[in-house]
Amino acid sequence: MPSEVEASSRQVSLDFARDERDRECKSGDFGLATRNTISDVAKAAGVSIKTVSRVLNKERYVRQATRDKVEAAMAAMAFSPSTAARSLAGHRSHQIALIYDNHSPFYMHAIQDGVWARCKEAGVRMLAQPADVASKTIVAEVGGLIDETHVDGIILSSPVTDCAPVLAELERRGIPFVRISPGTNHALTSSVYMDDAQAADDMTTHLINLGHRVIGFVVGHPNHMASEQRLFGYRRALDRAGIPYEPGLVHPGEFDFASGVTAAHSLLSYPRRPTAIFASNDDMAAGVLTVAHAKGLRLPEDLSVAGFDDTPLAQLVWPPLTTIRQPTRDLAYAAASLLFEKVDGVEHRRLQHELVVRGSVGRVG
Amino acid sequence: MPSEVEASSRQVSLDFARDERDRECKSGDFGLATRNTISDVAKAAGVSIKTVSRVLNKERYVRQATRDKVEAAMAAMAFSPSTAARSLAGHRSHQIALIYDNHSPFYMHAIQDGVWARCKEAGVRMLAQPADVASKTIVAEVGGLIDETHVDGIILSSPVTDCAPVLAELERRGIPFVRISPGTNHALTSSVYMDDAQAADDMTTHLINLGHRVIGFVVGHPNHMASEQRLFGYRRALDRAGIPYEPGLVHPGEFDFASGVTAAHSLLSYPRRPTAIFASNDDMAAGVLTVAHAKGLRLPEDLSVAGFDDTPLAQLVWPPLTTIRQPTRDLAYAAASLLFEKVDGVEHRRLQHELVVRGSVGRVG
DNA sequence: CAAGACTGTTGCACCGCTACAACAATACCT
DNA sequence: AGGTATTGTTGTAGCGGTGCAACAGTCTTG
Repeated sequence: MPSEVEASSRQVSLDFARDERDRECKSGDFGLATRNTISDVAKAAGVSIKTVSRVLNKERYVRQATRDKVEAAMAAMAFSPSTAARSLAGHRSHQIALIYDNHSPFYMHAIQDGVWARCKEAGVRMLAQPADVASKTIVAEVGGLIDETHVDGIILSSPVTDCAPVLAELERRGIPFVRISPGTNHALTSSVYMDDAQAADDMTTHLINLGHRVIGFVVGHPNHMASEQRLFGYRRALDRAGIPYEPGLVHPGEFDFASGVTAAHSLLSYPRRPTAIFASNDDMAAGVLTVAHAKGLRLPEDLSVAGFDDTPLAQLVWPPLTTIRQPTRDLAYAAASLLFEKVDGVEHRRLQHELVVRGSVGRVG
Repeated sequence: MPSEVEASSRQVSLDFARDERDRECKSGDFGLATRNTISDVAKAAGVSIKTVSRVLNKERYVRQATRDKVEAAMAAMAFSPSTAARSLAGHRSHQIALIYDNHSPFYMHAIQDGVWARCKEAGVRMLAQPADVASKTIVAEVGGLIDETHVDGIILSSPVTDCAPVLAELERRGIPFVRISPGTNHALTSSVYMDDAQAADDMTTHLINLGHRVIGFVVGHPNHMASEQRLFGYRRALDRAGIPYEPGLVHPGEFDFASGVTAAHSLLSYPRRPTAIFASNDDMAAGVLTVAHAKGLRLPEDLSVAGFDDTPLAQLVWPPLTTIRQPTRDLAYAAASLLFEKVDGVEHRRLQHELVVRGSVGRVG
C-alpha cells in the first residue's frame, strides 16, 4: 500500500499531477509526455518564438519556406497552443460563448451543432452557457462569463436575444455579438433570422387552400418575439382570404408539449370546432396530436394538425407533422459566420423557410 | 462620419476594442468600464494581491476579518478572476470538458444539464465537446483540447466511454476522468451507471406478466455497450419465465427512429407475429409506433410497445410510452461530483432505474 | 544612388494570476 | 525563557503566449 501520509498531502481539489517523471528520451522520440510550448517549436524549427507566433496566427511577413518549416515542426510534436496564454497576452481568446435559455432539446441541439461547426472551421472554441432570462442575476452572470473567459464574441439565441439588460450590458462593454432570430432592435447589431410571419402565413394559406375555414391557432411563449410574428402571419393569411379573425380560436401556449395539450382541449371544445389546428411549434403540435388521439379522432380526416420548426420530433409522431422547416442549424452557422466576419459592420441575414407537407394535414371534410 | 482611415486600420479578425476611453469617474463609481484585476481588489481592500488570491481559492491562513474585507471589495467591484491567468499560472484551469458523440438530442440535453448544474455549484466552467468515435483524428482532437484548454478533468459519455484510443490517451496524460454509463473496464476509473440488464429484465418481465409470450426486441447501437446489456436482460427474463429465446424476434437497431421503423416492419411480418415489441430506446420505440399506426393496428390492443430511457419523447408520442426511466441528468450530475470529489480514489456509483407504466403497453389479447 | 517603403525576423516587456520562499506575529511546548 | 509549530502576510518569479520596437535586407523611385 502507498504511504497514507503522501495521500493526504495531495490537494483535495482537482489538480492533476504534472508529469514530473524524468523521461529517458535520449532517442528520437519527441517527449510526448510533456506539454510542448511555442519555445519547443521554435527550437525545433530554428526560428524565434515570435516567428512561430506569426505562423500560428497566420500573420504576414513570414517567408513561405520558414512557414513550412515551422508548420512541420508543430505537426511533428502535435503542438496545440495554450488558449490561456494566448488570451492573457493578446487581445483575443479564440473563444466565443453561446448563451441560451431554451428548453427545447431539439432546437438547442441544432443551434449548438451549427455554431460548433462554424467555430471548428475558424479554430475557435465554443462555450455553451445556459442562462435564465427571468433571473435577476443574469447580467452579473454574463458579465462574469466575459471577465472570466475573455470571450471574443457572443451568440445569443432566443429569448436571450431580447433580454434588454443583457443587451445593454454587452453594448456597454463593446463586445461583439450576434443574435439568432431576435424579435426586436434589428438595427443595433448583426442578426440572422427567418421570416416567421411569412412562414405562418404560408402554412395558414396552405390550410385554407385545403378547404379549412375554422383554423385554431396555438400561440408560442410570450417571451419569444417570434410568437407574435407567427400569430401575425396567421391573421394576415386569414385576412387575405376574407376569413374573419376569431379570438376564440387562438389559444396561448408556451412552446412545450403540455401547453399544446391544454390548448387542444380548449380548442376542441370550442363551439365552432376547428377542422385544423396550427401550433406555433412542433412540441405543441405533438400535444395537439395526443389529445386528438385520446379523443379518438382520425387524423387527418377529423382534424388537421400543423406544426412549426420541423425538429426531428415532427417525424417521430403519428401522423408525421406537416410543418415549417426552420433552418435552425444554418441560422446558427450563419450567426457564427457573421460574428467572425463582420466585426465592424452590421448585417441582418435572412434564411429561407420551407413548407414541409407530411401526413398530419389533409383536405377538409 | 468617422474617418475611413481609422476604420481600415482596425483588425479584420475578432478583436473587441478595449475600452480606452478616459473615464471621468471622479465620484464614487467603480470604473465599471475597465476590467478589474486582482491588484485593484488588493488595493481596495488594503492587502497584498497574494492575500486576495488566497481568498479567491479558499485557502487557509487568512484571518476571517481580512477575508471579509477582501470579499466585500470583490463584490463591490464585481470582480471575476481571469480564467486565462489562473490556468496559466496555476495547476488548475477551473474548467472541465464533456466529450460526447451521441446524436440523441434528448439524451445529450439531459447530460449537459446535469454536468452543467454540478459545475456551476463548483464554480467550474464546462466545455461541451462533440467528437466522432469513428474518426481517426479523435485522439488528436482530445489531446488538442487538453493542451489548449488545460482542462482539469473530463467527463465521457457513451460511446466515447468505450473508445479505447481515447481512454489510453487520457491515462497516458494522467488526467482525471469519469465515465457515464460505460460498458467496459469498470475497474480503471470512476464511473456512474445504471443496471441496464436488470432494467431490461424488469421490462421484459412486466410484459410477460401481462400475458405476452411472443415479444420482439430491437437491439441498440452496436457501439454502445449498454445495447448488449439490455439484450442480455431481455434474454434472462425470458429464460426465467421458461420462454424459449427466438433469434427471429430480435432485430438490430441503431438507437434512432429510422432503425425502429425498419425493425418494426421486419418484426411485424415475422411468421410468429409478436404481441409486444420492446425497443432498446424511446426513439426506436417511436419508430415502432409509427409503423403500427401506419398498418392500422390498435395500440395497445393489437400491439404493445415498450421503450427505454424515458426521454421527454416518451410522452410526446401516442400512446405515451411505457418505458424505463433512466436517471440521465442525475447520472451526469453524479459524474461531475465524482470528478470533483474523488481525485485519487475510484468509485463506481450506480443509480436506480424505474419502470414507468404508460399507455403503450397493455394486457395481451 | 541615397532616401524611403516594404518584407522578414529577432528580442523583450508584460498580460493577471499562482507557487514558492521568506518573514513576522502569535500560540504551544518543555 | 527559549525553541518549535502554526498562522497570517508580503514579495516576486514565471506560466506561454502576444504586442511592440528595433533592425537587417530587398525593392522602388526621384
